Order: sequence, then C-alpha cells, then structure tokens
Amino acid sequence: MAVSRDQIIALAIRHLNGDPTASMAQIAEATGVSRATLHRYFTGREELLVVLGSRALDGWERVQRQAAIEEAAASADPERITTALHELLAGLVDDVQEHGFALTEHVMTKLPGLQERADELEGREIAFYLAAQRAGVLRSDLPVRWISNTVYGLLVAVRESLRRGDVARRDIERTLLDTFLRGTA
Amino acid sequence: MAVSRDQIIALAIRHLNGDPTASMAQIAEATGVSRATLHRYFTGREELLVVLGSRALDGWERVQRQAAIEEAAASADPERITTALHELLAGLVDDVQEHGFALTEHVMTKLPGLQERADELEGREIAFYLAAQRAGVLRSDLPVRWISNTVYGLLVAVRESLRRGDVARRDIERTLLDTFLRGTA
DNA sequence: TTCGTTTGAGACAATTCTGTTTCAAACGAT
DNA sequence: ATCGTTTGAAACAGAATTGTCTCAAACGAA
Repeated sequence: MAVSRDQIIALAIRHLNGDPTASMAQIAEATGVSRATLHRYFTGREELLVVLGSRALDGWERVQRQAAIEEAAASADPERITTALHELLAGLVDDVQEHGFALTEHVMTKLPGLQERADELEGREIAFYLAAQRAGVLRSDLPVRWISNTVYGLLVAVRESLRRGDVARRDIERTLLDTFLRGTA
Repeated sequence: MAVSRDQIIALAIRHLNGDPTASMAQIAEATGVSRATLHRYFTGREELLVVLGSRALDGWERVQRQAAIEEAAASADPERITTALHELLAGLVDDVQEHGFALTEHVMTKLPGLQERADELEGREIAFYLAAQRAGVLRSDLPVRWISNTVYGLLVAVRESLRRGDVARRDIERTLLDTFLRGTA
C-alpha cells in the first residue's frame, strides 16, 4: 500500500484544518489517493468525518489522562491541581494544533456518537474545574461552565494566533496560562 | 410587499445563526418568502452572504464608534480608556447575539471585500488595545494581537455560554469583563 | 372596479457532490 | 517471472443546490 489508512487519516485531518468543508475529491487529492480508494477505506463521507472526529476526541482524552485531572481532582491538593491544570492547558495547545478543525466546526457535533463522547469529556473537565474552585486554585465566583467555555474560547484564540503568526509557538503556552489565570489587566 | 428586504436580511441572519450552512431554499422558507423572490432581492447566494456579512461588520463598527475607542485612545487617559473598554466589550456582547454566525464561519472571510473591512476594524481595535497598554490599563507584556484574539475567543465563549444557558444574559457582560481583566485564578 | 406591479409555485437546465462499478495497470510476495 | 491483490482513471446514476424563467394569482393604488 502506498498510503496507509492511518496516513490518510492524518493527512485528511491536516487538510481539513485548512479547509473544513473540503469535498471527498479534495480530501482524496490532499491525501495522495484516488477517490475510489478513499471510498474503499471509508464507507462514505460521514464515516470518514466520524473517524476524524473520534481521533480529535482521542487526543482530547489523552490530554486529560496525561494531565491526570481526575486523580488531581480527587486529591483536592491545590498544588497537584495546579500542576494538572498547567499540563492540561499545555496539552490542549498541542492538540489544537493537530485537531483544530474540530474546534469550531458545528458539523462534527451532529455526527452520531461524537456529541455524546464530547459531552462526557467536557463533563470530566468540568468536574476538574470544580475541584480547582474548591481547592482555591480557580475563582469560585465564576460559573464552572463559564470557565470551561473560557478555555474553549481561548483555544480558539490560540489557534488563530498561531495561524496568523501573532504569537510564537514557544510562547503560546505561557501566554495562554498567564491570560487564563491572571487576565489582561 | 409582504416582507421587506430589511426584514429578509434580519430573518436570514437570525436563521443563519442557528444553521450557518442553510441553503437558499431554507433561507427562503425561514424568511417567509419564496425562492424566486429571494433571487429577486439578491443576485445570488454570494451577494446575500456579502450583504449579511456587511451587516455584521456594520454592527461591529457601530460598537467601536459608540464606545469611542479612537477618541479614548487619542486621549491616553486611563479612565477614558477603561470606560471605552467596558463599553466596547458590552457592545460586542450585544452584537455577538445578533451576528454570532459571522464569528466563526470561515466562509464569510472569503467573500470579496469583507476580509479587507474586517481587517480594518480589527486594526482600529488593536490600536485601541495598544493605547490601553501604554496607559497601563492592559498588561504590556502580552502581544497586542494576542489580546485582540483573546477578545475574539472570549466572544466565542460568550456565544456558547448563552446558547447553552450556562450563564444568564444579565450576568454575561460582567462575567466577560471580569474574566478578561482579572482571569480565573 | 381596474390596471399595473409583485408574488408564489412550478418547471427547467446546469453544476456539484456522493457513492458505485468496471477494467486495465501497477504492485508485491514467492 | 508469476499470480493474487491493490490501485487509479473513468464512467455512471442519483441527489442536492443554484439560478432562470413562465404564468397565474394576489395585491395595491387610483
């Protein structure tokens, strides 16, 4: 095989990051494979998008796991929670580079199974933010879901800043953390 | 006329806020007008989108003008700049409710003339943030374009929070300002 | 009421995209 | 070199969308 299924997936994700509405023909061209072969690997466009969306959710889940947010939340230890928060945001920055297309594309949320899993991952993150509030790491006077949405919105800002070259890659993690925690004033 | 052109525009914007990829037939149905009439008012889909995008930019420009950000920047007065910043963000919150579809739809930025105008409005806002940094209202150790992107990202968070009912409408302006200026820690 | 205008419904062609199929060429392991 | 597999190119039908056109009905002002 000239191009493996995993390669196709990776290249398709990269292409969709630049053009989220690309057709099957455009995806085929971008992945260096014919349209027929693309349909041999994936039943149809919907399955392809579900697979790509699942990869994005895999990345998100991996970030949560590597940051050990559940364990940190259970410990209720401010230091551990702080460390986990830093790792979480740093991991999300990495992930937004890889799967940025899934961030604002409303199409993804309508595919079967994806929304449920996204809700579950969001739920875990909200539980973590709640623990961070209780531990005094995050402000308790803000709705925890607003905090979660803030992270999401700031990741959109990260994606745009990197795409336009407004912030250097090596500075973006610190800048994000700093803005998230301390604000801009 | 049963439905005026302005009414069509308003209803189309409202509908596209919920379904940004709606077809001409769907827009026609949502605006209470036949597809033929829709094509009598607008040359084609592209012109319709340009008109809607222009309305969104009109709203943005009006917010900037009402907040008097240029005058505040020229004054270099921290208090005036602070007031203008509050008014700017409050106005943007209002506007994101009206023209939220234009916030993340990449389609809009590809239409002729729209991107240039958006860049111009963004440029004015960046000049204002720069003045705010010089006046000590905003931190100077953050790239001014990052600050601009942060506002954009937080508006995405505002749109999501309101759509999902995570934050009450009457609280959102204060919550946004507070998070933007002081952060979440 | 009458007459000019506007509208809606439908038909129509053109385009685009999806998904399937066929077949010859390229490939790869033995 | 040979044989079974994989691939690409092309053709095809079906669906959806866009944009145009026609014509009868509804509308509105004089």
